[in-house]
Amino acid sequence: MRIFLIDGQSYIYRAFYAVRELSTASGFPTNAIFGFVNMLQRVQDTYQPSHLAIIFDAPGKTFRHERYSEYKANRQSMPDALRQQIPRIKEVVAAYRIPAIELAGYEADDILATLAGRWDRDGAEVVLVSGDKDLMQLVSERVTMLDTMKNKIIGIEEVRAKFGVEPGRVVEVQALMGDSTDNIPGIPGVGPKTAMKLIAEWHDLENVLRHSDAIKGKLGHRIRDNSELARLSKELATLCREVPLEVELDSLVCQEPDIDRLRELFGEFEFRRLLDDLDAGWEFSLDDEAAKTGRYEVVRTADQLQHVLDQIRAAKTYCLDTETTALNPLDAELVGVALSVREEHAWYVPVGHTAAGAEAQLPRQTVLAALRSLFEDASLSLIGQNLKYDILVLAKYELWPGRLAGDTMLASYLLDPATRHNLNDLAWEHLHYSMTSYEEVTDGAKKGFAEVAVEAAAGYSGEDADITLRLAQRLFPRLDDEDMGELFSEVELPLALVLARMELAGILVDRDFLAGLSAEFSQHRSRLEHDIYELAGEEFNIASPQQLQRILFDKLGLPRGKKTKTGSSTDSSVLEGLAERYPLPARILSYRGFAKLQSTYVDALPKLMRPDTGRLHTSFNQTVTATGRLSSSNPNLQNIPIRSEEGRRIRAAFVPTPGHLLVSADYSQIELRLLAHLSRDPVLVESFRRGQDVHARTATELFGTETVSPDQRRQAKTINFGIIYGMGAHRLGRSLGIPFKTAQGYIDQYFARYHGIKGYMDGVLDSARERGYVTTLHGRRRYVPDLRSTNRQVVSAAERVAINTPIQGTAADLIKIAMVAIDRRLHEHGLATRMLLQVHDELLFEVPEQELQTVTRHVREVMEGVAALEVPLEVEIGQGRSWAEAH
DNA sequence: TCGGTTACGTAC
DNA sequence: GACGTACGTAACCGAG
Repeated sequence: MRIFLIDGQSYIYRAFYAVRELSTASGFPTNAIFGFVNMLQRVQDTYQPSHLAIIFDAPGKTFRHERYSEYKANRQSMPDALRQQIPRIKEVVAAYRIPAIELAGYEADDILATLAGRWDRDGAEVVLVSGDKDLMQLVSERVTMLDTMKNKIIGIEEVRAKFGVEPGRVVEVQALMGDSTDNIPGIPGVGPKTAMKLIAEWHDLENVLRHSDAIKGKLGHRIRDNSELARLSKELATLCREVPLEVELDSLVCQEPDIDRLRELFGEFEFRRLLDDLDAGWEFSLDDEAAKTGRYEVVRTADQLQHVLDQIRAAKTYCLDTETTALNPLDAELVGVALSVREEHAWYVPVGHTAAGAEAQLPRQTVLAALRSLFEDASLSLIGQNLKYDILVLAKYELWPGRLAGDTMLASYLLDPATRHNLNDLAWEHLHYSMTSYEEVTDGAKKGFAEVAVEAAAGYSGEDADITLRLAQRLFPRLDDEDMGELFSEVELPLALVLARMELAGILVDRDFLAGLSAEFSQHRSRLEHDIYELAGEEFNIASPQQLQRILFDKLGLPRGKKTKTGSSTDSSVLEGLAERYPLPARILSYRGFAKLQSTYVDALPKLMRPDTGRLHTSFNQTVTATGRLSSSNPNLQNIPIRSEEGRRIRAAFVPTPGHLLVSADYSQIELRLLAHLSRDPVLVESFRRGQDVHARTATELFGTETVSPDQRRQAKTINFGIIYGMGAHRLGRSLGIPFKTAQGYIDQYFARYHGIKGYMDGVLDSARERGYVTTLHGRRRYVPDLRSTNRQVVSAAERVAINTPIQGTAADLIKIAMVAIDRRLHEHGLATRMLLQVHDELLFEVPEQELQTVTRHVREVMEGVAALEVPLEVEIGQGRSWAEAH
């Protein structure tokens, strides 16, 4: 018998904060209710408990408050939006016919402690459903905790990992360390680390206090001074196990819920999906969550492996998933491979396990050879989830896949870029299937995957391959239905391979050069630091906006600028304004500049270099941005400085392999050209066709003058870019330093002269409102639900998104197409040139010196010819001994 | 201690 | 609040 006791109090809060804002049409908040119901469903579906109760706090003070008036005094009062939902949550609980237990004067925790202790002694298994670490003291052989939000089960081992002692002595540790969330004081200056060490050494609080003379220094002093505080803390932290409460176990037996009442409540809360589930009879049945019916076989012999190969060759399309030792594919060693060709079935081939069942693994070479035979067979094609990862892992063993059939992560991204694309979410979203978590298999991620028993690994990995295959069968057809089949097969999918190659190549960085830069920047900083402290009249942390505010506005009385959520802003626009009249802000700006460059680039980049090759390997993320752009991380090589003089010097550290040059090719004005194409605006189109200086032309149109001053051109340029982002007059005025009225005049004049643009934008907005999404030239979609918001501000923001996305997204489409084509051409011509980086409108190549001419020609040809538009595409190409030179 | 949030700043 | 898309760092902070 397993008794589930849900810590209702903790879930009310967690549900409230975990679920985004949600309310009924009439404005009643429902997010906590929704989160609570979902938790309840999850517990019911996953564990089908026979006995269940929910415990709540009773309103009012408890015995702890009487003992210590400061108890929980630091807590903010409950937000109104949450308070309103609590009675409704209790109504839902009643409708589920789950007993709700509370008792005046006691917290939910004490009731949980009492009941858990009682039934534990009776020999029952008790599961405390809660994320509250204060309950960890209750864990025992038969009492465990379940954190549904993290999908984590906490037993004695987990408690020991967290507190360093078995559950029975958790309160001894808490007595010393205190708990800021409950305002339990503990001993000042003693944190968890010290507390654990003391209890490990002295066993319990009283013994620590008895031997405090033996504890040296400040720590001993503090303990002696605060012994009563520690005793009080222990008392507060100790849960009361003798709450005077009679609960018959029989009353906890699960009953059928009151479906009619639930339907009423869900209807009132406008929980449409939950209503559907009710009507479909999903309540309390495993149907809500797809049953785990997959069968996964371990492949241990050559004969079995041969059978797998035969089956794959017969099926033509197969799904693959690799298991490895590391998250970063460049560090990862292969541990096993799962393969699947039909739903609910997969094979798992272990190769690098060290745990139980590892005795009978096929030799790695045999398995790799088998994979190679699949990859080299042109009649077979591959399906996966995030194939770039598997490709990078296998590249280490000199395996490179032949044909790709599809990638479920990319498919999901194209279908709706705003959703999450990891396998767990996709499985739940599209199959109602709850994936086995990585933590479950690896013992809370404590084990590496190689240490997982082979049978367990097969279950986990086979599930990945099986579910990926099931998802593929559901998602891929939808791409064709929504006119993104070509974008998927001809652009995103082949691009994944190109990106894998780029990541594998990495870029060479001159470590010594960066070290020199670091030393130089340090000098600048310390000189500025000195000046700043002098001008401020004291030393403080310049990097802390909080402290800086205090100095600038409180102490020195400088005029405040715009506000942030928490106070006055100290960002560069504010400081620039102040710098005209005061000496300190300019120094701070300068200091910040150096600090930024040093911490984010100069000192950070070398840490990520491969020590053996001196190269830096970024990750290009293909499913992150809402518009279709790539992003880059670990490190981000798409935001290496170029605009400022000092910043640009960082680019000089990016160098070619000896005998090579770096070649940079970037699209000139691509977004404005696309605006011209998409809008067919006659003036803008003509301007580009004639090869005019478009910003100068815009100035002419706006200011009505034939000759254009540099300042007029600058203003026109700002407006041109602003238009693409949907900038308003206020912001334009601010960035040009002109009055709002004048700025509004410019914008009006702009749309009068470029009437095609106005018409285009109105058209985009109309269709977006009607269809609910906008598209790029190549059919990429982005849904813009906020256009239908009732909040004007939200709608305006959505309109800017709707305007900008087709332009930014089409630019992303074009350079992606070019990348695939260039990669193909380099291979066709047997060139040794490697593509290294993409920075939205720029491609960076490492080119053997003798290939310079050829490659420049090919790159230009492909990039400029990537699409036939109303206006020409122009590409600027440079080369040099560093990225700075190549630009 | 650790992970999430905020402020800031870099790129296109 | 008021200009779109990202990512990283330091400081700060705590019902997760």
